[in-house]
Amino acid sequence: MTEGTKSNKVNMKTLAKVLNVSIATISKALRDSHDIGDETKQRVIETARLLHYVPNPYASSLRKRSSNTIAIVIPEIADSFFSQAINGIESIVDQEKFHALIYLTHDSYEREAQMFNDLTSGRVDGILMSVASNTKDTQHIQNLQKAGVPIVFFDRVCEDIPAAKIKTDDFNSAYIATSHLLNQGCKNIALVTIEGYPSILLAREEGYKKALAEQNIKHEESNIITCSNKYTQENIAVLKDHITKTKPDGIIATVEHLATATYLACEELTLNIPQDIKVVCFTNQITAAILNPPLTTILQPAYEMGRKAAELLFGHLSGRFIQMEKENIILPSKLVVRDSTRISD
Amino acid sequence: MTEGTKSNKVNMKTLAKVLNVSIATISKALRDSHDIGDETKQRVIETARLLHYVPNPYASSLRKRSSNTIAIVIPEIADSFFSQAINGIESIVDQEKFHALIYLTHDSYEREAQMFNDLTSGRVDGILMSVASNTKDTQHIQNLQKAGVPIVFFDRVCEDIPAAKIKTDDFNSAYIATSHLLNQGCKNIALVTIEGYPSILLAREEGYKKALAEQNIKHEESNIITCSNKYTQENIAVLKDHITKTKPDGIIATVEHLATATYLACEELTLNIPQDIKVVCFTNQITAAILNPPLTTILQPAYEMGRKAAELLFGHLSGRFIQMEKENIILPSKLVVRDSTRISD
DNA sequence: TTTATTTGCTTAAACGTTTACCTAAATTTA
DNA sequence: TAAATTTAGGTAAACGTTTAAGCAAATAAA
Repeated sequence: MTEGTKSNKVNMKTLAKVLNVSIATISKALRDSHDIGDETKQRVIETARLLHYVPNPYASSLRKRSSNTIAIVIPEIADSFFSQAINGIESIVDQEKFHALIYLTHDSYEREAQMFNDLTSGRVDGILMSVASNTKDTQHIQNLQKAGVPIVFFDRVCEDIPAAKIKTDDFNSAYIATSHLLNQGCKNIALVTIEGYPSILLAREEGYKKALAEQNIKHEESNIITCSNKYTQENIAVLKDHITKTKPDGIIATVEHLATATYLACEELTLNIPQDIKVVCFTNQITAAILNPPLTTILQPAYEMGRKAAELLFGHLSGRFIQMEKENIILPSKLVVRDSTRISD
Repeated sequence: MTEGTKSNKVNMKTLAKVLNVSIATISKALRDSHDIGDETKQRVIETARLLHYVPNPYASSLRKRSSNTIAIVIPEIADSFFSQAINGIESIVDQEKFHALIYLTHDSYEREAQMFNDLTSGRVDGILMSVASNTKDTQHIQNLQKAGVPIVFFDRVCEDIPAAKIKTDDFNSAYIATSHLLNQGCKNIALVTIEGYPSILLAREEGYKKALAEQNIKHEESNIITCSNKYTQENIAVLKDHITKTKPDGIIATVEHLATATYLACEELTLNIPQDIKVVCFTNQITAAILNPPLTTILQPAYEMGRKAAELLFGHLSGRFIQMEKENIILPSKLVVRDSTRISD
């Protein structure tokens, strides 16, 4: 609607008429082609500036069969990790003068598959993604790859797909977190994870088990608490129930949105952190330091992961990194110790 | 690069050839035109499905002169308010089968103006935006409006531009927050704001002043603390300096990212919240309830604001809401009282 | 029955770029 | 000086849709 004054749009035709040259000359001059003389180039550029010419991206994309646009496909956005990762991605997208379409799967395979179907249109030149936690069938992703759209996974990667991957050392950081709890005196550590079990959570679980095994603590399957991947009150109930039954003295929350649930569950059970129970969480929440008590976290290099993923993608788009599937980059997370795992005196 | 197997792309031409009809028939059948018989329509739809036909958005956008894409222009993304607002926007964008391009101004006027220049290309059919805090000259926005691109402001609106606006009741909620602090016994309340002074912060300041005036407390200009709009350590120093000098017994932080700085400043000065100083912050941080102490907040209806803004925009795009500039919607924020403003016994 | 209308489809132009190919003049090379 | 090459542009097709205009056959109205 309101088409209004769209008629006076200045395009290459306008410029060509004004300068009395062909449209081809305009196009070539603006792309700095060797076909065009310096003087003509200057006149074209100057006139374009004067008339506020802005190229039509859709005509350009149609003709060039490339869009200068990428897709960011992530489970959710109200999550510090993904927000920070987007910042990293955006820093490169901006630099490359590309554009970024945002797609939220809400951690649903169905939505993810549907989005990928849309993306077979050639809408984007590449994709940066973190897969939904319940994505088992990866046909939609492979189809797009076959169609020639490069995909870079970050954080929640698909291990079985040959593509560039940016991960953090999930196994190792869970191992470190668990060892830390053990060293702080915990004997009975629960691992809070979410349904759907993406591969990174499996890695975290393995790291947790390794640390237990090393200190000769038998792993009980009942110590794995499975919550919903949604931010919901129900998780608090699940946690309270589990904590009441298995009485852990340490908890590792493997995903960000379970930090609040864990704290609230402990509070409602009048358990004191860290005296009664010690807590560490995989989170990039900026408020971790001012929580009650300050939360020991596994801090992931979210910004850097986003940046690196984008760098790889653009490297590939510009001809470097021919063998994308060989790129498997692991950026280290770090344990930031705070009061929630302090030994009480 | 890697053009690869893009050759076997199926387009309308392919379908036309397979079905032995014209391209126009394909196009019209897929758009459910009355021109085409039911039987033919079914055959077209069936074949399109079978051959996995996906329309080329760029050809379509070029021809239709509309893109089914909107732009979300916001200062930053690692901010709970904007993250939640994007969720709200996305819920509508998804429903309307549109696409959303994300643009982060990093709260810089220069970047914002540059982005708007790009958007004069017709890349998007509409814009949802929160202006950068240092945007004084709004020529770039007006230019785009003149070019026929509808803009809906949310949260950080441009008061002087005739456009749809979704706000929260900044004046009133600051008034309520201030009154709350006064009722809790504060006598000397500082207002923490940021440089650049967007209009919503002015409104918050006015609400603050009104509450003071009502209780006959003289407003001191020195009680306004101006921080940077960046997330930086420096803000903590500024706060500490100010708190040391003016010794406030209450603080209102007007923007989300100052909550952490405020808490840390108090901690470093070994001031007890709420005993020595009470704190309330405009924030949607989900962790507010588990901070030390739990933070009293002005909770903004971020998701709803995003949703409403998108609804208005799509209403306009589909012909409703002809007079967008008349739309000025105010959604209420609410004061969520927690321990950071509790009267100590 | 004749005329008007509807139905179902086709033709072809248009959207605004980009680019392969052509051409004429200017310059260089032999 | 003649031939080859370079320079500086122009012509026109192509990208994949959408849609105005047209048209023949079928149906309805007179």
